[in-house]
Amino acid sequence: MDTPDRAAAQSAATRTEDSPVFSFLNNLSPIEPLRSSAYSTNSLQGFQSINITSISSIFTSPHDNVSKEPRLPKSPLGEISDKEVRADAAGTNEPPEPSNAARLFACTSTVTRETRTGTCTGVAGPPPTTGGPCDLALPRQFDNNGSPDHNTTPCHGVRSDLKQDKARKLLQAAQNAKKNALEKRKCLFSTEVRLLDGGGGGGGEPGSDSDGVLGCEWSDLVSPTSAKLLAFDATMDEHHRGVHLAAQNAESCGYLLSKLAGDGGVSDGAYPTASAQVYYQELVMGEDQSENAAPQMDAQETISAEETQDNIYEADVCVPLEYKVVESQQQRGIRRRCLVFEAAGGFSNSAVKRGTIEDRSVSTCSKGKSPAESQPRGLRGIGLHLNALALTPKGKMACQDPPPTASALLPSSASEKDARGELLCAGENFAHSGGELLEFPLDGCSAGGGFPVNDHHVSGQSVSPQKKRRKTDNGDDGEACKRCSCKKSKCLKLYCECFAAGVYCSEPCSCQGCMNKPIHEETVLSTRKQIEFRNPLAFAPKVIRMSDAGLETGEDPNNTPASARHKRGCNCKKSSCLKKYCECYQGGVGCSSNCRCESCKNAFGRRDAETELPEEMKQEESDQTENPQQEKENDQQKANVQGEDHPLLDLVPITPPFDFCSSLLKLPNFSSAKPPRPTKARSVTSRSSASKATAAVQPCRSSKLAASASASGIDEETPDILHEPDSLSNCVKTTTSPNGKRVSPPHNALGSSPNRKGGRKLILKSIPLFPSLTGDTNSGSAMNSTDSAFCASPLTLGPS
DNA sequence: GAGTTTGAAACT
DNA sequence: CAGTTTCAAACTC
Repeated sequence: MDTPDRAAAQSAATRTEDSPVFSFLNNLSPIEPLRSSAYSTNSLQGFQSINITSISSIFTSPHDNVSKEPRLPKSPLGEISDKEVRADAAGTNEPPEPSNAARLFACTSTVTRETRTGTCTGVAGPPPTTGGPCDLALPRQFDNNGSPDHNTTPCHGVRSDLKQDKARKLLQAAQNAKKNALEKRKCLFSTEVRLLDGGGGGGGEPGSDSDGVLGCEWSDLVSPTSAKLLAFDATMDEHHRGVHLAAQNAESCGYLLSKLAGDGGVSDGAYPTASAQVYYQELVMGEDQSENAAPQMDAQETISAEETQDNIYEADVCVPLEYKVVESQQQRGIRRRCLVFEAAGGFSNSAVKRGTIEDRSVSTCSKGKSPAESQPRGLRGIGLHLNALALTPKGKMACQDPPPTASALLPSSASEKDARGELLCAGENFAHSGGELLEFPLDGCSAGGGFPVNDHHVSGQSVSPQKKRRKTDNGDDGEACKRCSCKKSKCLKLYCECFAAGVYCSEPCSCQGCMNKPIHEETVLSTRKQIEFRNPLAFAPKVIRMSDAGLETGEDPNNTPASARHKRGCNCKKSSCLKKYCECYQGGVGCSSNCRCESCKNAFGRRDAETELPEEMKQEESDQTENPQQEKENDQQKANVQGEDHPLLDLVPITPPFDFCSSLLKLPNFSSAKPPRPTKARSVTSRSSASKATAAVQPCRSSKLAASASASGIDEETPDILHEPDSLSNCVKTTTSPNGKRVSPPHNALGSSPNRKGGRKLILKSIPLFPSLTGDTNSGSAMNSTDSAFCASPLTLGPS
């Protein structure tokens, strides 16, 4: 035993429970084995189920490409492992190069940066050089593009934790263990641990560096405007990452396992090995296979089984991002985690960093909602656009399916969901990286989105074009599908529906000189920022619906009338608000006090009706108007409060517009919305009390404030504010909001919105429920429930 | 499908 | 902030 072969030792260990080695192993990674196997299996299955092709398609976007290119799978690991090995060889447990771990992370972070921003500042030494191992490694392991944080942080954190434990065990084992093989492992392990630990905990440079890097990145990314983008990237990254990671990990793991088993002479059956490899490779597909293979081999040798496990574990953590495809809830949970992380990370570096992924993941998992639930619309929504689309009265957007190209620019919605707890998985939505993803399900969506949801989930991004098409088809209509036809604006102005909706132009568009494409992402974003700077609400949904709020809050969407409000109010003169020229009409909402229309005859509610609003309401509005900032603050506070629960919330603030978008989701589709029954408003349904004339609505607010308020017009506003998620919840919370003032959050929201004139718009007029609304709401809810919805959510608009 | 109308967005 | 111009959707034929 003293000098047995490694293989022998390993085999013995694995086979013989009694053997110290075995015990060691168990101790070291009691769970991991299961995970690895389970994971691999699940993941594999999941992957398989998913269409790889779809994935690729998904990643079409430039980002994806970028991310992909760099990826070289294992090199990083390989390096590390090698180094570790060397260290071991040296006979020192010390991590000679603690920096390795650090490097990796740093590299990842840097790499990601590079991919995204193009400016990478090498934190740690490894560089930036794309050719460097780091690059390769990074992309693969952590993510392609994925947000560095997520990748690194989570993985990192997890690892360190795990490793630490392992380290302890190792130490013990080391003492006890006599076999070289064991020692070897120990050494490796310990090194690794040290490295990791150093990075993570102790202030080791690596950790700090990486963190710093990450932080920087996030910060940058997080910037309000950028946040949106991030969402994109993040989602994409995640996908990529997830896939890649999974693949890599799987590969590596499988590989290693196989090696161990085969080469090492370890028990044959112990691990899945070969099969795993195959899967992985398949997953990885040609792209990386060759590349990965070699590195992996090396890595394998160096890497211990434990490591593999770790990797796997990491993979789990990270992978989640990739596809929802994962069948098991766990996996889903994981994914969510990832997303969450992203979001969280994005917004709160510290939290992310620190928060071990595990925790979060756990929390998310704990939520345990079905994936579908978790994802509600938010995801997709990515919101922004979705909302935006939804907003667009046209429904076009909603429908949009944008099929192909339209990719959501913004992510915000996700935040909302996140906030809620649902998650969005932004990434998925976006798969868009390619730009294609976007599709919104709107319509169909509405329907059920079945497609959307499922598709997205399952395939993840994979939303195949077919699906998209379906959507469109379902869609409702052509209208939904319809896209912009800009000629002079380059699709970089609000004139462009796509741009306004926060989505990239896609095939359906007949625009000329279009700059609203993923390729010009920077331009689009910068332009968007400018516009937002000019008018923070520019991208906010024009009309907000209660139903959303209700849905989110959990209230019955159905109950709330669809009262929605037009934030800014129309300025119609000749159309009498009876045509689509009128935004209010288009949105399916009645005109409000904010409107400056002449001879308003809006079927959904005339501006005159507003006058009916109770004084209370008015007062509130006035108050709000007075302190728009306060309102915002309140909202934010609320959001923050919620945020505690939901990391994503934080995000919301970042990109308010998106939030709005989320709200948009709810919007009914006006497109579908027909001029409702003219009287409808008045006639409201039972819920209608609210819907009823404005008067009715107001009362509701006052009484309920939160609930009713949200429902009534609040929703709309809320979204604006950003909190969408909050908004819903806010609405409820709002009332309680610390500030207290604003009982009616929505109002605040409204108030917050610059555009709005006065604080709240009045409530909207009564907007009765439109059939469409109901449908929307339903659809929305459906989406949520379906999970599938998650992606589609935004689009809901289209339902009609 | 071409032309007109309309009102928002953008600009001054 | 108001007035004008530009723009693209909505609408009409």
